[in-house]
Amino acid sequence: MKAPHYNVPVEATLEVIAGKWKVVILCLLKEGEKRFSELQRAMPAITKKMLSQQLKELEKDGVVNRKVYNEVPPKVEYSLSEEGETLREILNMMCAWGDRRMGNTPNCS
Amino acid sequence: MKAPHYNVPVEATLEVIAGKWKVVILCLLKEGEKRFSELQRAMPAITKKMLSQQLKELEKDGVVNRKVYNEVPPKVEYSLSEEGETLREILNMMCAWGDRRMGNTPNCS
DNA sequence: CCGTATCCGGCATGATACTG
DNA sequence: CAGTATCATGCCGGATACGG
Repeated sequence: MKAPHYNVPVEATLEVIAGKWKVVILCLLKEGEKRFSELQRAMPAITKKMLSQQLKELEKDGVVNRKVYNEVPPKVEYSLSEEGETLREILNMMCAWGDRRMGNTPNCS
Repeated sequence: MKAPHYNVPVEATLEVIAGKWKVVILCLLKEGEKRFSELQRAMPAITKKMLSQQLKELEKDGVVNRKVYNEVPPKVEYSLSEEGETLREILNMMCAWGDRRMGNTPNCS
């Protein structure tokens, strides 16, 4: 754990969401709980390793909850934590901005 | 130019702002026009090469304006473009989120 | 189904020197 | 002051195999 001094406050935000796939993952989770395999299907280009890693970091940073069901076959559900919910508006706006830029009607709830 | 198909719309947004320093740069520019050296001073860890590169990409993506004054010594000012202004609210929120997470009073206008 | 472990290559980034 | 040019390097992330 480094003790970073941020020259610009937004760096504290980036520390949490700046991973290659993190914002995409969060945008999927804001739609509701999702299983590991659901996330994979929604992001065909991501590897299991990366997905696992990014989720672990998001969990460590307190924005994502991981719920394990003791079943066979295994079942794990990911969702926004309470802290993660405070990102929802930002995620919605980022999503809407991308939609608008692509010429679509914003459809990000 | 690849013709990317985005599985999640927010990827179009990330295409523009996902560089290592881009959000930090944009957050500085939302305070007003800034010269190259001002940006450097605000981000002691960035190299000239990176700063130049990230600014060039932001300009290419249409969110930053570059204004050159024909003076000696040279003077260049960067600012949010009209399109960049549409990011302002997102930037403000990201900034405020970081402030809050650090336990500061949000101070991102 | 939901991961981890290991290896490895390429590209992003850094360091440094140079220029109009 | 505001950048390029060039070279070196490290770590990010892909591929693959294995495990509970």
